[in-house]
Amino acid sequence: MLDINLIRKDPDRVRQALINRGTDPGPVDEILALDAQRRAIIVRAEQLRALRNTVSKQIGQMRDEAEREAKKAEMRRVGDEIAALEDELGQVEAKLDELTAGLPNLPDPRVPIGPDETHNVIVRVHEGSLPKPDFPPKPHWEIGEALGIIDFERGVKLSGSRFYVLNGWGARLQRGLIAWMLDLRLQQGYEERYLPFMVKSQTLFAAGQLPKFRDNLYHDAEEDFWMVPTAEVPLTNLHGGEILSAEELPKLYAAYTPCFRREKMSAGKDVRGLKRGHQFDKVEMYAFTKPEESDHYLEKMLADAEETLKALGLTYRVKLLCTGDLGFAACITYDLEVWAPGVGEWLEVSSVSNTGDFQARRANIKFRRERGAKPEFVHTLNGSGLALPRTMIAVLENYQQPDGSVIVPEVLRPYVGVEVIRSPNSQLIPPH
RNA sequence: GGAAAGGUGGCCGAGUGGUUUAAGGCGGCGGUCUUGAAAACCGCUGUGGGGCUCUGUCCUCACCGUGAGUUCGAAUCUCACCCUUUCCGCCA
Repeated sequence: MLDINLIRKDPDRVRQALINRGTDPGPVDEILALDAQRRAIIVRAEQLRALRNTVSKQIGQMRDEAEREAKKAEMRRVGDEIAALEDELGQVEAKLDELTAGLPNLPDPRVPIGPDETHNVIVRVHEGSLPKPDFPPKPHWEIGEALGIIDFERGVKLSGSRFYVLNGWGARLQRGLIAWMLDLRLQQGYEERYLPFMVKSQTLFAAGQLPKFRDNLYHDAEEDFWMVPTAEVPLTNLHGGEILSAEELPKLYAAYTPCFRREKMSAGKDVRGLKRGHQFDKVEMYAFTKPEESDHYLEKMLADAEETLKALGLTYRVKLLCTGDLGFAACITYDLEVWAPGVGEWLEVSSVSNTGDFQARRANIKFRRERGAKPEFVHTLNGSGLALPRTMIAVLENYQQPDGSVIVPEVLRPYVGVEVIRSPNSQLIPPH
């Protein structure tokens, strides 16, 4: 949510930001008109309320019956007028809120201006430490099916397209990755949280998913429950409605959750393999910071995500998203893409964003610099660390051997319990 | 799912229609006293919106779980919903 004061004071800046994002700046004028209308109504209603308050007090002390009844009648009319104004105010505010809530965050000045992903800027490419394969690499679905660790057919049988079952070491590899990533986050200073995977509407609104992205979410038809599309949603609301003290900032969190997405926008895209499912696992990073420190933590979070890929020896690149590709709540976003030689693609495994005070406004998260100081909105940041299926793809495709087996990355061996995956269930001995 | 009790400021807790501008206490902050501290005493104490002779120890409105309603006037009365606790049932 943008600050209404900012829209009032500098509408041109907001209009330009919307144009840069490739969205219609039209609502800005409508918002300004409604805002003026809103304040005019408030002034009138408040005057009437003040009048009623004082007269009502007098009525309580009046002796003269006739005079009392006359005042009551008068206040009844004032009350009707107030009710009419409140009604009008309600309509104006509803429309105003709807329009304001629909405005995306303002891009940071560092964000390159461009209409779509072709204008994203590659910040750097990191060469992984793995030796280059001297044989034609296979895509992960071939590797996984040949090893018997990914079962696409049974996934479809259970739930339809975009679902799969992981068998034996395949499941263990993913579980090992999750546990290892969480431990890595702990070392990097994040506190772990286990969160609800279903949340109510307000929680999604605060994170910026509702009302705009309703179509991409799963929800319960009878109750106000929505499946989380990312841990960012519950993490944003952990401190919703709270006023934090300056000393407890920054607050850094890491959480593992599954994520549920309809993928309507991507219908027909990436239907093969693990790349894009309706359900996927993710370890997420989240930060609540003072405004002046959010930039620093954006870089930290990016470095922490990169550390994951470095430790796995993988090749990746860092992209700075342009205005046209920027998410709704973000003012700046880095994407991390890992190289997967089997599919021959750079896969987005992480997205690290600073949302400034955009989510903090929606979720009403503030902090006090010192005792007695006026509460200010915090800044919030989120970053994947990392998305599991695509990390799995990268591991399978980068660690595949000519004989079809897959070497388990060294850092994961204590978590997975095996050095080489040759079949779903070989050497099924629990690690110690 | 059934029954009962309850939800008031940072916390505890009073308040069943009008000097309540939410009593009192605890905590916190400031001060007096003291060599210093404690105690005692005095003062202060939330959030949001709006206005202005526009940044002020200023004025005003709203906020007692949420939302509607009754009334000149609602923390207080009515209705619906949410949540908490306890008991019963069910269950990993």
